[in-house]
Amino acid sequence: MAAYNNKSMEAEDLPKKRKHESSHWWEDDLEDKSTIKWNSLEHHGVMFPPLYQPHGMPILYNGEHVSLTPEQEEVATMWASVVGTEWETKEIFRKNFEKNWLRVLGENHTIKSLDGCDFKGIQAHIEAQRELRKARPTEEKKAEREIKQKIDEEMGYAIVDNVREKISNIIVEPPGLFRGRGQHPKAGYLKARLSPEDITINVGKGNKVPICPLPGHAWKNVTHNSTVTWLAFYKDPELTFSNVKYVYLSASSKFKGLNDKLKYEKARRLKEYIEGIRENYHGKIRSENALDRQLGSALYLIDKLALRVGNEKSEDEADTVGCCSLRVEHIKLEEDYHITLDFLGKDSMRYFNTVQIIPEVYENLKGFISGKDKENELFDLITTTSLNEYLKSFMEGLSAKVFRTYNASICLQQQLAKFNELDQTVEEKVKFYTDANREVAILCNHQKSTPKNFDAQMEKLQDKLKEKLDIIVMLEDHIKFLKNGKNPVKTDKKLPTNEESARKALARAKTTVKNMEIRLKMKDDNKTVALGTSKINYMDPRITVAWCKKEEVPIERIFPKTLRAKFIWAMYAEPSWQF
DNA sequence: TGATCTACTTAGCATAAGGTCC
DNA sequence: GGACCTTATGCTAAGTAGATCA
Repeated sequence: MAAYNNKSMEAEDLPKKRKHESSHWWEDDLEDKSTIKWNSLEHHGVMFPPLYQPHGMPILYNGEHVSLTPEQEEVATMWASVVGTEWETKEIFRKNFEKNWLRVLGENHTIKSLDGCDFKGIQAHIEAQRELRKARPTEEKKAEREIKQKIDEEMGYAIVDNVREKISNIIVEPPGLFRGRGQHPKAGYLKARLSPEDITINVGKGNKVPICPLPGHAWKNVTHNSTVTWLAFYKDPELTFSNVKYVYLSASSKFKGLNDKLKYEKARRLKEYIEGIRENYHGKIRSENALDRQLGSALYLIDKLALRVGNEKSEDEADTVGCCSLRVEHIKLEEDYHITLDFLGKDSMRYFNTVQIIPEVYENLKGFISGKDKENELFDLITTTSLNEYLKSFMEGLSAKVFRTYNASICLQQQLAKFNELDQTVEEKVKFYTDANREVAILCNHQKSTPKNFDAQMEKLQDKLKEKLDIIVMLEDHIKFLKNGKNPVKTDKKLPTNEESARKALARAKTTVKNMEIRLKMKDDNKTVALGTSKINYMDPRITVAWCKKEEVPIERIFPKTLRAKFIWAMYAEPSWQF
């Protein structure tokens, strides 16, 4: 029945070095809620990107050569690398960069504005370097890869309670330009070069403190905090608005895997409460109390449309919203109890959806809008905290984001349950899964920009398909000839000389065409939908594993290597497993 | 009670790696 | 073995949510 067995999956997926060391943590009791995350923690700290190597290429200002100090040149090179991209013409990015650039140049510098600067010399240098890199001999590439692997082998692992675990990011972020998304007010600011003095290291009390890799420097701080899972953290000393950056173990580690499993278990627990919760918030929707009506209506939208909760944001961030921070300008009441939501959500991705809602919520929304200006909050009486508090009254640990996990997983399971046709090829089954995955991605509004050359690629595939279809017609004619001794098909292609091989060739061609058509359709359907996000974060992997076992689809067709490692705990799900 | 801090998850894009075709 | 295309991975920004502070 199962397309693969648990034993072989395990051997294949466990990172080599963990084979003897890792415990099957997922078989243990997960309900250990102790705040102590580990007893011993040892690692090699973080690495720093290589120092800047000056290239000496000058820039022009109003047509005149200007030589730069290495520090100035480094910043100029950062800008040269965005010339020609969308960043170059983005107003905020340009303005902020100019401010930072003039600061680096210092007072009384010849250069007074970004507009007069010509970076073509540096651009040409970058391009030449790129070409040179591309043209490296195979040997050199191989040697480089081996060095990288060796460093990774030495530095890229931590020992947590005697288990060797992969670290996700051991090199701290290099200096560069802050690429804030959407209309981020600080996009274009200079990210500083970090030094050990910016880094706080977390290791076990009795464990070795990592050696600082830069001579003459020292870590900012060394702590022994076993209530957290981070190995190090830092904050850009220049970018006051930037977040703290943490160094964590990789997705395949126990820390991450355990949390992931608990997340899905929590979402499964919601199943038992969902009916009561829905009943309750429908009651609130009809309440006399305005605050209750807002609470009920907001939760209705979160549940129905899988919206994010929408925390407050600071002035220093892009103006994006979620459910609780929706403003009057983001919603339009349409005919027949339809509403149109149009707003920028996380990552400034547009949420644009017209949907029919229940009359009670429609009337409520009408009431919330009435008398307000367009920039006023739609749900002005509630906060994300009060909404989450309301949710906690039903179930311990319940918060708004659990609804997204729950609804995504339920959606996948329901879609996959529709699979009932026999004798489908693996290709068709994969397409079926992808279609189910797409339903979830659309629900969660996971988008991606259309890949470059998309149209050209589609055209190419269509040409290939047409070519194959022509071959099918030709083979069919050829088979008739072989059968009846009529005129042979005129072609420069080699055709089989007997009927049996011709029939086989025809069958092969038909399969190829079928697969090509499937791939073409999938490519087009998924043009602007990001399928990965829901696969990685929202859909309980056990639903996928169970379905793959049941329908005999190799798991590698759905989960690539890294996902199989991340979801190792889910690989044991039986074909009959239900979310 | 609201603001801020902390720790973690979720997100899309760029690019490296890998595969395919000629 | 190189060009081209696809897929996987790395990078880092941007969320959520609980804790702590003023």
